[in-house]
Amino acid sequence: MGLTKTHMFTDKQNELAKIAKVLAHPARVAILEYISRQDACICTDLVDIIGLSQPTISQHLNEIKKIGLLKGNYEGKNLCYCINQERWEELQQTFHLFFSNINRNCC
Amino acid sequence: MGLTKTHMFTDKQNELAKIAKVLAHPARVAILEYISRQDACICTDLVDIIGLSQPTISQHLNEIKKIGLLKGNYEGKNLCYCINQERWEELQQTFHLFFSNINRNCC
DNA sequence: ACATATCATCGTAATATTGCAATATTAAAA
DNA sequence: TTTTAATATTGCAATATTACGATGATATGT
Repeated sequence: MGLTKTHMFTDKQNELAKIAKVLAHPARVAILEYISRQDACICTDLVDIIGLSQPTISQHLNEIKKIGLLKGNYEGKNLCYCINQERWEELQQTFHLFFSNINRNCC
Repeated sequence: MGLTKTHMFTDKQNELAKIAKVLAHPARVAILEYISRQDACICTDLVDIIGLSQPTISQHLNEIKKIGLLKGNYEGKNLCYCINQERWEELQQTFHLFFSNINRNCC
């Protein structure tokens, strides 16, 4: 087994889970925090800032890119990444909605 | 390897990642949605509602319990679960803060 | 006491994730 | 063109996650 049965759930449930999975690693949280607080695109080595190896950082960036949170392209030799703000706000709204729907419970 | 290097990150980053990891599976999202929308404690078999086996549901519930989102105890033979509302609002705030900190970027 | 229902735990198989060394690619600089 | 710097890809080892059958524990009902 070890295979998530996505077909058993709604698109929204799978979508939220997919986004959460990207946030489910402290390195990716750290990367997002760092990039989102910059005034400009980052064209620097996250490697030094985060402290993981270059291939590892590259892979984490790729995971973040997959859910559309990063915008950017090559600016000469270096990469130029920044947050895709529209997508960022979309995800913010997704989590907001998830957490908003709660009834008064007992216990 | 395969071992997350938690010591390299801040407590807040690790905490957010830990919470996100719980939300990173559609079954757990579905379970939380279901429980949070009930008027009362659930004393029923999530097994039928979600559609996974009883041991699997039990494990997922346990993951959710670990981050304090569930409150409940045995009520006779059956379990009585509901959302821990204080914790729920705490996590809501955690995500809200994470998504609120963003600067205007370029690109 | 015994059967039944409900939930937890154990063991195990399949798959996914994490991290890095080695290597490849890409584009500027010399 | 060759070198250099930055990022991506590949391959692999270690670990984690997902799922379920079998079994165990506990409480209710007969």
